[in-house]
Amino acid sequence: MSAIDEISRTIKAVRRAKGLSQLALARTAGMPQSHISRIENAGVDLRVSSLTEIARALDLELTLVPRKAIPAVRSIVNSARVGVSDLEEHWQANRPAYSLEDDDG
Amino acid sequence: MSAIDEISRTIKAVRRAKGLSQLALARTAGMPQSHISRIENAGVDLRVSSLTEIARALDLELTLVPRKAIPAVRSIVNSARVGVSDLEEHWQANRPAYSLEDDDG
DNA sequence: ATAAATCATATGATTTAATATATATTCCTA
DNA sequence: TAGGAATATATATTAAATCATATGATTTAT
Repeated sequence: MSAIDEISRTIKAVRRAKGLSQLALARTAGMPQSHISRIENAGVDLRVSSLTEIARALDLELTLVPRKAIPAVRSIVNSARVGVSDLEEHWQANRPAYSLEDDDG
Repeated sequence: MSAIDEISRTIKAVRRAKGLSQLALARTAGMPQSHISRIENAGVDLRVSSLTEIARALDLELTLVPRKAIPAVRSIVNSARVGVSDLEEHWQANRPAYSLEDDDG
């Protein structure tokens, strides 16, 4: 699975877990709903500014982490109870980390 | 400072700290040197795939972290001794996290 | 000292793909 | 089955990414 696939799946899963429509997410991220749709489904290689805005709208932060710190970071993110059922598998697995959300914003 | 500025500064600083030329980084990231130049200097809003490749080439990983986990993540990244003088300030400061590198790859 | 050669970074021109706009389709539900 | 909410798609526009080449700095030879 590509990094972009991973990101698009994360976006979709977190958005749904938060009960947001594409339109609602798009509005707070400042972009058209059509763009969210394509990002979630069409394998779009989105720009960093778009990802940043979407992440913020989902209470996530985009970060660059040294590779050797990844395991520790993953354990933190995992232990912060997730509650986004569909996504937990992503974290239980062993690939480069893409995180998700907790419910109380 | 914008997220993109932050990222471009991080890329430049980590690349230099590792003693890599733009060309060397570009080769391992699989893109032309001209692109690295523009990213570092021209405020390019690069695509996620580009950022992912550059990050990998610098032994970093792009991650999405829940906002509430950010302080813990930052402390991990900070305690993993950095050694990239120019960048430490980014982490000592309190803004959305962009991390860097340790020397032993 | 200086010119050639080499390494490093920047810039012009073009191509390609993300993003915006507008509209259509699908999916509920009353 | 009509109406609306949610998601998808067609087309246009803008900007990233590439290719080619130039400019700048540093080293080496003569």
